[in-house]
Amino acid sequence: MALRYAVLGLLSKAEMSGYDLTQRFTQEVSHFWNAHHTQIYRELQKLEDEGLLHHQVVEQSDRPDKKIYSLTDAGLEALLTWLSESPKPPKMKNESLLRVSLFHLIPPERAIAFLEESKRAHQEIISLMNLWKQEHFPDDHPVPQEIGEYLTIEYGTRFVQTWIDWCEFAIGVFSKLR
Amino acid sequence: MALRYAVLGLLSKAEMSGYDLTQRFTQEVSHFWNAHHTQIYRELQKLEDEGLLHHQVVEQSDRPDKKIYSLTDAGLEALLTWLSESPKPPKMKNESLLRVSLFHLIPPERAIAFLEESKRAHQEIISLMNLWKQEHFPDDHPVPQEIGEYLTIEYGTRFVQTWIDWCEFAIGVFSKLR
DNA sequence: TCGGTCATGTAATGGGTTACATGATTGA
DNA sequence: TCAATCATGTAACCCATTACATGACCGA
Repeated sequence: MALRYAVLGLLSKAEMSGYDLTQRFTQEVSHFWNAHHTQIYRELQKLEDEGLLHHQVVEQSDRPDKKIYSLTDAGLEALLTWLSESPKPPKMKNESLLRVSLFHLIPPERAIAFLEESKRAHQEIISLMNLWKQEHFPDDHPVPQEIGEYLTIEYGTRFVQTWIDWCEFAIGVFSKLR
Repeated sequence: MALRYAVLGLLSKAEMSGYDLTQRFTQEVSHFWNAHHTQIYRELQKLEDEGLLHHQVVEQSDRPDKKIYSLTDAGLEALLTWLSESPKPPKMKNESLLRVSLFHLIPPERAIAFLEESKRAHQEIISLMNLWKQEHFPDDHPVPQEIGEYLTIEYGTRFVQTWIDWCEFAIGVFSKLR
């Protein structure tokens, strides 16, 4: 039930097309949510059927026409109701940790190689996040309307840094075994 | 495709029933994977159809009979093949952060209440994790066969601590707005 | 001419959640 | 007597992924 609120939430900030939403999911909000375009188009239709959204077609000459979606009153109300619920315990699914839990089955060198590669990939991610941070919040201070972006990207960088630090720790542990 | 490897992985450590697996998913491995019992029974059947598992029925007098599953050679091979793959970028789904991204829509007091509640819940989780750590690794040093447990619980506590610290940071940011 | 971007979708399959179902034993 | 634990599952539904499909424009 959460994808619908991700969609309603993005549309509460600005009206946009399914294509635009897909871009957001793969870029700006990728540090806390993700969705495929196929899912998004389906969800938009369902939300419109339920009266939480409506759209208007924008004809374009040089590009394909597009459908711009925006919230209805019922849509905003549904979003606000959901926002007022209590926090739920998070459900973990971390495929890398699942593998690490089985690393007694492979030689230490292979475990270390896996961790080094994961660390490198996360270092690239954190560089991009820091660039984004500096562009959007150069004074490290949000205006009230952007407090959500500010806090979620802050968490994003802390999360990735925690992973990088732990990779180093884990590499150290495997190195002693070799 | 990852649930199957979670199941094969647990069964590589000890043969057990679907019920036992369910217990593991809600307890020992809950900091990196989760699954419902309905899913597990379906998956066990599928894996057995594919020849990666087999089971034997254990009759019990005072309790219901049970099916004890164990890996076949093909099952162990499939697990090892999967373990040798490269790390994939993680896919984030964090419902709490999704809400935080929209907290400009609600009053700061409500945002703070949400964060305080989430922080409290995570403090309880980390206490339990620390107890588990002290029981299993009193000297903070794993034997090679338990290196996976050692590293994943270490990550688990770091992850939860990062969340708690960030909650405090976010509460501070909202407090200045009030 | 070839790949990338813009823009929309359908269909099939697979993974996850919720509701329903059974039935014995054990402890409060 | 009532709830919890042990132990298994089916069915319906919902959510997520992958493959397939179309077609114009733009820059290398």
